[in-house]
Amino acid sequence: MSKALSAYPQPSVTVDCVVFGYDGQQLSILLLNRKEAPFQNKWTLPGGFLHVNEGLEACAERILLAKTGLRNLFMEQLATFGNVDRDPRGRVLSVGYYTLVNPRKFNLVAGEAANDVNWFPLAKLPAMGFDHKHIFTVALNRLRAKLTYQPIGFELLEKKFTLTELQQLYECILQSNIDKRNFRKRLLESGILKATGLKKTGLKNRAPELFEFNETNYKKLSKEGYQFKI
Amino acid sequence: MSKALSAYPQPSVTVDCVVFGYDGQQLSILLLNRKEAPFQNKWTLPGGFLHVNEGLEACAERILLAKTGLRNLFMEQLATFGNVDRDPRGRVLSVGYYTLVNPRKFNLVAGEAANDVNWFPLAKLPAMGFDHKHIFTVALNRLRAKLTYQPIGFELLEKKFTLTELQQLYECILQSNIDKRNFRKRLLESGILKATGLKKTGLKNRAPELFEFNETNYKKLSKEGYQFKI
DNA sequence: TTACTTCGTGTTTTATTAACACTAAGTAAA
DNA sequence: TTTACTTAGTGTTAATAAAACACGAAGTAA
Repeated sequence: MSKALSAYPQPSVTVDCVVFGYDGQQLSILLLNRKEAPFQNKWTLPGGFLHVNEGLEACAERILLAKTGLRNLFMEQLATFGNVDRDPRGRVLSVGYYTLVNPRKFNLVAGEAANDVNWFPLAKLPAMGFDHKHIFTVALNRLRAKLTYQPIGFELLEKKFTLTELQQLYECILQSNIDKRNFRKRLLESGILKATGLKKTGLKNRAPELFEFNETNYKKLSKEGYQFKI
Repeated sequence: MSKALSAYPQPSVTVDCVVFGYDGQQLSILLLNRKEAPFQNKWTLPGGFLHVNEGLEACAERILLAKTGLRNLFMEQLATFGNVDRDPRGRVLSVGYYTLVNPRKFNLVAGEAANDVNWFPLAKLPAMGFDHKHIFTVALNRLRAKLTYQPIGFELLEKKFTLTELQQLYECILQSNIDKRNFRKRLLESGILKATGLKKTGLKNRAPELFEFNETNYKKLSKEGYQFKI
């Protein structure tokens, strides 16, 4: 243990991100088409090597900024994937993160290492390189588990949204039907929504009210241990 | 990205384990006293460098086998800790695991890199080297969160145990009182306990029944999505 | 004016969780 | 051997939370 760190053979470390997006209809993830081997022309999660003087979350932020142009995303560490043979180039660990974004808020950037970048609905995922399918599966399970006791989806919507839009998002992620009256009751009572007094117009029916996420109150309630069961 | 992996400066990777033990009275964790710098003579979590051809979980198992002589422990990945300055020797990531053991089932082994190894009750933890206090805190929160919706504590008890012993364990970990009748009712109805027909004797009062963990049934129910709320 | 579509709202029923106290069995001491 | 002591073991009721359910209101389009 007194030997220099570099005396030991060391694994490489990447950070890979599962970027969930929602367009109002379906849940998608962001994939890049690789320009170079291994897995040339295969789709993979956006990711990259960890710089030696860069924190893990900073690395995830750097990668997402490069691919999506977005900052200050909701982001959470998922797990670290370390099967010995997960990367044909050698020993490479992947620290997985997942994040939620609204695809209409930015333009995609393929970047230099990718032929292409695209959103793929969960029902139409292509084959993926490395163990990225597995990382995706873990991320989806985490997202669903988390959503059932914490409302974390506001990043996927516009700043102002209707309760119906929010409900549809939840139904989409959880793949289940939610009772409208119970849903509205719980959310309005919870105190994590802020009425704007505005209505969404331009629809071919009655104009619904617009709400905002009350982040201040949400954080306060979270600290107090309040449980946001959906 | 076509450069050899070794062309990039690489972080070192360690695996550190939070080993929870329970002696029937209190919850403790296992700490080693370091023989060498950094943090010489300080207490730290058992851990070690990841070998380049070794899986993460295999590494955790190797470390625990060396320190405790135990195999086939309950073990779960916690998170990866990657602050740039968490190790004074350079850039070192730590993949954290936590595990549950019964301290009466084995003898501690200090190993060559440690002056000493010992159990510390949670109420009397010493200062720790690196960011190990933080890793411990994350582990404890995870353990508590997990315990409220899954009974994972059987590894901490003898093979045959009484319901009172199980309840005391839960109260100890969660730091709260549980109603005896509700607790027994839920567990007996759940089907994850197996009556042995035996009684625990040698006590100075009525001999309580001994139960075993029905792992087969537990796994079956888990797969079906059954929720074991305590 | 009428038809159509989605919005917005309360009450009842059911299920789950929490609260609660006494008798039974065994041990130890008088 | 009787009595006191300690923990084991057991059901019912009350309170709370979750689920089920239908219709008038508001706006748009024809």
